[in-house]
Amino acid sequence: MQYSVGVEYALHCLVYLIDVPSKESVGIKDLAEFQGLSETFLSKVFGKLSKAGIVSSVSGVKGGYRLSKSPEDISFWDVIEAVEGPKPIFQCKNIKDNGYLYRENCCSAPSSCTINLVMLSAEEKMRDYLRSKSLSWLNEELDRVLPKQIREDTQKYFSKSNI
Amino acid sequence: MQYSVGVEYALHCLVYLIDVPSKESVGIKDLAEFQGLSETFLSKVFGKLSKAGIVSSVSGVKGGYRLSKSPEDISFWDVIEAVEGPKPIFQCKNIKDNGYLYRENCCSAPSSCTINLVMLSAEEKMRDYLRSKSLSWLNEELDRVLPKQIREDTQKYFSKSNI
DNA sequence: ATATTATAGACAATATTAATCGGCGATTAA
DNA sequence: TTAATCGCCGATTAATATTGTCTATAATAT
Repeated sequence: MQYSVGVEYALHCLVYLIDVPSKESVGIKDLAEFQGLSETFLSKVFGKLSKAGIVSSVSGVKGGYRLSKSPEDISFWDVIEAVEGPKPIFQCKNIKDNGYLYRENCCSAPSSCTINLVMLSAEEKMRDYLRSKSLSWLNEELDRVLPKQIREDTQKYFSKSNI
Repeated sequence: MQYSVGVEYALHCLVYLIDVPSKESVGIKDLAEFQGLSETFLSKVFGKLSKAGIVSSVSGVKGGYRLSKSPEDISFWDVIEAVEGPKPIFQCKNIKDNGYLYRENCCSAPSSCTINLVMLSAEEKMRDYLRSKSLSWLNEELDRVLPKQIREDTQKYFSKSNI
């Protein structure tokens, strides 16, 4: 049980979009090449991000993607939900309602599954944390953690195409 | 991205083992039949629970499974980890280290991925909650939530084979 | 002994994930 | 206005994971 790599791709790519001037954009090709990822697959991921309103696209020559709102307002959870969809982690097929006893007297009111409620609450704890971390927070963290040189070179890489 | 149904099967089945006297056991066949589940698949799930020390098995005629420790000491997370394995739900392939800049000058120290650290912390929030809910808590909750009649009938169902 | 049960592993069907391919329309630059 | 570049979308494939089944084996109560 794991999130798809799409989530990982998305988060890493979005980092590179944070400091891109709002008039510019970065193409899928650049993002894929820079990180050694599949271009076509990455474009699918960005389709989802676009649909979720996290990025906006610029089509045509010199087109690409840019953030469609402030990095302050984009949380880890926003990104994950955009890529993975809203489905809960725990699947509840209401097993108890298929149970022998219920099959016999089928008129009992279908109560909500206690086990599922626990799982939903647990997942909510995780989401709350992910909602509390934004892209701008991540950007600052990376400034703190990564060598200055690398950060600058990276920014340069993605702006060079739009000199 | 979802936990396998095995997790759901396990949790629901374990509920039925809570009140089983420590000298008795419940067979896979009964558990599967009662809930309308695949018997062979359920036996795989119980293999994992057994390996994880959550249940212990009694083989041979009139054999089956019973809890191998107090329901107080079995948490939701214990069960999930037993069935799903210990792998984190976010896959980190250290994309950043495959990046263009790193490919060029490969001698930079491989730092840990900040994105991954966030994901691990988030997951930990979920686990903490799941660790705080035990089978005995669940049992009390079910007593509170489900009709008394259903609970009694259920207990009767699983004890009848060992009169 | 025999029937019943867990255990283990090989196998198979299905679903999901990851990725590719090809065609479309939009945009820009020449 | 034409050619090249790009995002967009749908179909297709390949690889992997999930959800089972089937068989053989070992343990055990009757």
